[in-house]
Amino acid sequence: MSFSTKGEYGVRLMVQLGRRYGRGPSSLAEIATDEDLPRPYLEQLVMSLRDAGLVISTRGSHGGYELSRPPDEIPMIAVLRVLEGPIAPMICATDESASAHEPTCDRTARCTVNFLWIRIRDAISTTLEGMTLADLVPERLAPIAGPILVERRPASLPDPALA
Amino acid sequence: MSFSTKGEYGVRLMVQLGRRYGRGPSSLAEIATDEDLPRPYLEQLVMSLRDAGLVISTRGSHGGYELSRPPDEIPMIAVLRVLEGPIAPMICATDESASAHEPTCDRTARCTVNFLWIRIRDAISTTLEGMTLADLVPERLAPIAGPILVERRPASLPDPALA
DNA sequence: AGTAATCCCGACAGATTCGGTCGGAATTCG
DNA sequence: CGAATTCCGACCGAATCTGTCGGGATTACT
Repeated sequence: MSFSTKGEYGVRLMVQLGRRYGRGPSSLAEIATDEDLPRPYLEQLVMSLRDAGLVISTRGSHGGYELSRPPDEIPMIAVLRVLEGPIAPMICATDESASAHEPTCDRTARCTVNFLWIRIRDAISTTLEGMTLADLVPERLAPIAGPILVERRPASLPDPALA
Repeated sequence: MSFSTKGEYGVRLMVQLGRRYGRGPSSLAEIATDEDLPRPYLEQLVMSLRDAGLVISTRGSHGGYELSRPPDEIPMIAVLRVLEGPIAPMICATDESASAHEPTCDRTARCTVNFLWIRIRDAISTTLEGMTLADLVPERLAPIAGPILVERRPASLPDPALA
């Protein structure tokens, strides 16, 4: 049971964009360097994030990517659904609209087994729904201009002084 | 994010063994037929379950497999750990003793990202720790001999009358 | 003893996904 | 125009998934 590096890299990408939020578009090359990740691979990931409306792209020179809205309005479940597909520990327990997949469940013991996957799915979904990108962005880089953003540490995040 | 069919098939296998608990060893062929799964593939899975001490094998004619202890003493987290490996949504967030893998976490934003995977891992672990195989065995087949086992429906399981 | 049933076990293999790479076209800024 | 950057499709090696195959070892029954 594990997520792929798509999820890992994609989340790290989003965190970087979160730190840069309010500073206009950032180039992929910049982020790839900061996170030490292969830029061509990030391209694939960021394009799906763009298609999902989580980031906005600006083409041409001085272009790049930026969050489509503030980090605290981006639930992590949305990010991971884009990167990893629907939260579905098993086909018969997807969390997206394609619930019409039920005809596959005609096994004898399937109904109760299904119950297990649904429990797991709900546990993950609930956890993810309670987190936003802001929970993962520890230090916001100062914006170029504009009001100073108050560093609001969510109650769900442990005190950084302990780390 | 998904489990493989190893987990699916293995759990179904365990459920079948749960239904047959108290009736001596059951052959894999029998279970493969009941669940309509490829027997040679089940062999692989059941052997790891045996190595983990969850099932006991009896060789020779009239041999087969049976649970090593009652279904309600088999936590589902143990089953899935055997079948799918440690509950680790990401390398840096495993739930097993190999926590010495931390040196890989030296990235800038990694610490906070790690927090996400740990949250997910804990959500899954907690859910799985609260379930035993008995929660997935709806109808216990009557044992050949011995006292009648009371059908104890755990509070966590929804009323079957609703299904 | 012989035979049938069954587990045991290792090797193989096709399909799919993972984790990228490469090259170039399109767009925009200076 | 030229440099920076996104956009996009094609390709690719390696690993994993999902099995299959063949035979050996062990036991029960007759």
